[in-house]
Amino acid sequence: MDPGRVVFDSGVPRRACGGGAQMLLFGRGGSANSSGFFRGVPATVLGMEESRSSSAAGGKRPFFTTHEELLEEEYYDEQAPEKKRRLTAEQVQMLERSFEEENKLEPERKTELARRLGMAPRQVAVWFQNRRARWKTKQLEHDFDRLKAAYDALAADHHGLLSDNDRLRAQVISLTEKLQDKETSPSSVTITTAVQEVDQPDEHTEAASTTGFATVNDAFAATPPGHQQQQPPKDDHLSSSGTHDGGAAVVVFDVTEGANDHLSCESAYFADAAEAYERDCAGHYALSSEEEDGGAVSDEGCSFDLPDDATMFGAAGVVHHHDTADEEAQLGSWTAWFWS
DNA sequence: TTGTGTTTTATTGCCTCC
DNA sequence: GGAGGCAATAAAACACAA
Repeated sequence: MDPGRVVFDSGVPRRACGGGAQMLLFGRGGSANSSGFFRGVPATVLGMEESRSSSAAGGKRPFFTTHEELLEEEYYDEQAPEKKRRLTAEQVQMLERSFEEENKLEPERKTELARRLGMAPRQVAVWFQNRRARWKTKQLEHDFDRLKAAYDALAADHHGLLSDNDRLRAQVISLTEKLQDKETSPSSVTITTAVQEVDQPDEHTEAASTTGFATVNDAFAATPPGHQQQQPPKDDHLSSSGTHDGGAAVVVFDVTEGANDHLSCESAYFADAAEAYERDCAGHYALSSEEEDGGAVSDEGCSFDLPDDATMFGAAGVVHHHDTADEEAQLGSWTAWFWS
């Protein structure tokens, strides 16, 4: 129990009445006498006007009143238990202004504020203590709101990425199925495809993230079992492709038969994270034949520009066969996935 | 008027710093 | 060991709906 604190049977702390004047009892060794705030309070104490008027009206009373009123309240001391009184609006206003300047209270500032407001220094300190607690609570609420907004945005973004991933997976599956259908149909040309799982980038594709088109090699290296392994693009294909920005992907077809035939890549199908669209790549492809070597293999290339913002994309094309009579037939399709 | 929830003022106990 | 800060809490004051 603090010295100077009087607790009646009810356990409610009461005002100590020694001296007759209003006396509040403070803990931590600070008796009302030692604080001395209610003796010699300046006539300019804030809230006096309100105190008088409200007291006269029998309404709210501010905590501090004039010395005379304090003396008058001897009557209350004998008749009524202590009432906790609120600070006046002016006192709170000045305390708020002081808090805005600095939320910690040096002893000199505390004394000066107490003098100007007609409050006990201890009371000023308590007010600052409580004010800091309220500020901290508000700050926590603000931080919570901010973090929650950030979390919600991230969650929405994550959901969008999952949707994109699902969509791209479906495209891979669809294109793969189309490819397999084509492969099972009779053809004089075998189109080897390269398909990589979208959600399982291997170390090659990871390493390719900075170079972009090295993934073409990886894509072809990932030729499914049972397919003829394709040769990676020629060096100059890769080197001329350069970096992703403004570059072009190169897809090389492996033609096992019909070397005399002309092949054309009718279109390339792009699907990056944001959109899927077709792009005509006619005019970009370059055909070459190694028929003279007597071999049945020739490297055929089809190049196409990449979307500037593509980070992962798929490309698919249809290969046409042109015979000498200019009869055209669709021979197959190809797909490839790249990361850049 | 009354019940109830919120805010404000003040106390208590513990901790840290000098 | 004293001063001061903080968290937890008490209790009065206040706001407001029924």
